[in-house]
Amino acid sequence: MAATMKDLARHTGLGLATISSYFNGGNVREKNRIKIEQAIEELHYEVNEVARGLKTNATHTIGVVIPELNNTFCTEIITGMEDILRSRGYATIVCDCRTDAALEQEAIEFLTRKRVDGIINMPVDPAGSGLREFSKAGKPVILLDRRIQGLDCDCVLVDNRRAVNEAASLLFAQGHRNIGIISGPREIYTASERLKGYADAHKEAGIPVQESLICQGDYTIRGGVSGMISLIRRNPHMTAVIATNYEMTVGMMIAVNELGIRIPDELSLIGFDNLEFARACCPALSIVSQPTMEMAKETASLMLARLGVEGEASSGPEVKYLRTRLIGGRSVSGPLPGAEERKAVGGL
Amino acid sequence: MAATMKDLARHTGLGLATISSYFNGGNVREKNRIKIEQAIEELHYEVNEVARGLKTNATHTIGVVIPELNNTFCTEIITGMEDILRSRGYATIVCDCRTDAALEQEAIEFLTRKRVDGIINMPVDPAGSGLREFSKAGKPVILLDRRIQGLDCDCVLVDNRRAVNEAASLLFAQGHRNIGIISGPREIYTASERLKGYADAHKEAGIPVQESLICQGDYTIRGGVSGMISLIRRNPHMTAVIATNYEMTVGMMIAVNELGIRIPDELSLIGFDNLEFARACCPALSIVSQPTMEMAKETASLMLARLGVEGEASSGPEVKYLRTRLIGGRSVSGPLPGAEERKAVGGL
DNA sequence: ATGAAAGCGCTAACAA
DNA sequence: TTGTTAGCGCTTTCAT
Repeated sequence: MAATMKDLARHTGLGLATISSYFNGGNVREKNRIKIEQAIEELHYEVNEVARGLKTNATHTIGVVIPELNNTFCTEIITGMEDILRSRGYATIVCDCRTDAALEQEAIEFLTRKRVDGIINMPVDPAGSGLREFSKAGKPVILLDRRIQGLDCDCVLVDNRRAVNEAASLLFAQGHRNIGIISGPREIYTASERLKGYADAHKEAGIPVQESLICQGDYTIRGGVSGMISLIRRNPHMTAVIATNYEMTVGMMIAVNELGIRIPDELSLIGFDNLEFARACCPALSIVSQPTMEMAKETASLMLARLGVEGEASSGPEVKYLRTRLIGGRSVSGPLPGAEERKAVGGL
Repeated sequence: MAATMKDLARHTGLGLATISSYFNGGNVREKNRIKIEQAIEELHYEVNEVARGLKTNATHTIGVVIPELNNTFCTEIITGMEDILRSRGYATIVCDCRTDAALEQEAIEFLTRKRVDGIINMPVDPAGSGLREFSKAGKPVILLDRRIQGLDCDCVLVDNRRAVNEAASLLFAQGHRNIGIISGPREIYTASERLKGYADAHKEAGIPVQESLICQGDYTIRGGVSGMISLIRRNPHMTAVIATNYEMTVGMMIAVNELGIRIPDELSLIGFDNLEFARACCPALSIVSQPTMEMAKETASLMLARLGVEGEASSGPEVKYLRTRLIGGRSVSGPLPGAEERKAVGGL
């Protein structure tokens, strides 16, 4: 068995409280400090955070619930958060709920039993049922990337609507008139925002949205592949496509590769996330890049503030809105002569 | 404050032990069971795993220490492990040590204080100093992907040596004679194994290894880019390159893209990991694919066996060796003139 | 089947 | 500054 404070006390001849106060920054006589440190060394003592947590009702552990761990957007953010939180003494328990609302609910209950001090959630369930109980217990909840109607808590969001508006507007400016979009599941907040941005750009350009150019994807690679193929089949005059998350961007690239479509001559493309992937595409892909590191920082800071560790927690819920960047590659064709004369896309 | 068992006891008029036994599968009279379940509902009771952990000296938490969370190879494995472990009631605390041995040591101490029931580690420090203490306390340690000299514990490895041997042999068979390799840090187990495989293939083919064709990379994208560029500069006669992990594969693709090198006409390529990325490359990249899902399963199973949860734990340390697959794309040129010559000679 | 009570390792109030 | 002591919420004998 591991050594306990009692062992340290016995070993040094000191009282329990003295040992405890040593660990909690209290004043300890110099020679006792040395004795304690010697005992720690000899007995290989390590504080038992479980016992401490029971007593103090704080576990120094944050639960993170996300739809999919195997997703660069998520892992980039988690990497950043974990880094900051751990440097402040907080562990993170990451639960990947496989984009399943029931598993998400289960994960939240699981974290509740583990008495985590706070939860950071990129929610799958748009109702956020599980979080309400947790939040009611007075523990902080931070929503990441996606909002939940009627749940008043801190939020770190990206201006997705503007992001896709910018992407589509760029394409319009280059003379494209028939722009396809591989959209995400309608019930997911970011997906609906991104689709709104697509509509906004059309409105601003005075061009009507064509239903056939909108493909409802599912945020997976496979969905990106099949979405791209069906878009191409349905729209011979389509000259450009926007994919609205990283996985579907990969899928889109797989599809054009396997169909042998030349980019940007036959089709212009704009993807999402993962700058490195974009650079590795040939030709380099133009993408909407989300500020994952800032998201990580903002989220961790909000959490630390709510925990009273550092920074000021505002009284009401805070919503942070971050901006994306449009990063140019070589996947968008230069100014086109005119939209009407576009020839049908080859390969089919 | 959250409800406790005491609250349940008071609320039902039962004793504490009865409540406890209800939760631990003991026999409880039917009508009392109903009363308890009602009380749980009304008071929103959730077991306090912290208290339970203090008493039982088991936290149902597994620590996972990896070099980099933002790395698909790692996240694919973690996703799989977390899935299995959580379904058995185990949480995982993931610590990303940023490929830094000191941070890794810190992470292990951190997990020790948190009294995790076991540690799964893809080690950065080839000495594994931190793990020895933990292991000595009788708690299970499982090494993932990389071995540590003189640390007797379960291990889940991939036959990296054979993997790169196969890749290089394929290139030799296609007639390539000057094959470059972007290798990893020498002190990392997998990197040195992969380089050995490269040497093995040369030996088998009866071709001497040329030092200038070996580029010492660092397992990062950036390192892959610069490694590729320097390989090309130094070796005008080089006709093929193998990149030995996913990040450097991405870097390699970025480099050939930006240098405008035509694949496979000017250069044949073989990458590592991430089948989806390989398909999205143009032309599709041939790759060595590691069995991440099986690694996850084997690792989780070993851990569960050691914890006595399911399966049999063998008395001594177990080492699982898994095989890679070589997945063909279009990035390797067909038989070169030299290949036919070789075939004639070799009788193939 | 159920209840009473001890104690897991720690913190914190109080006393010395 | 240091020691004594009472819990934190749970499990687990040991009675009943």
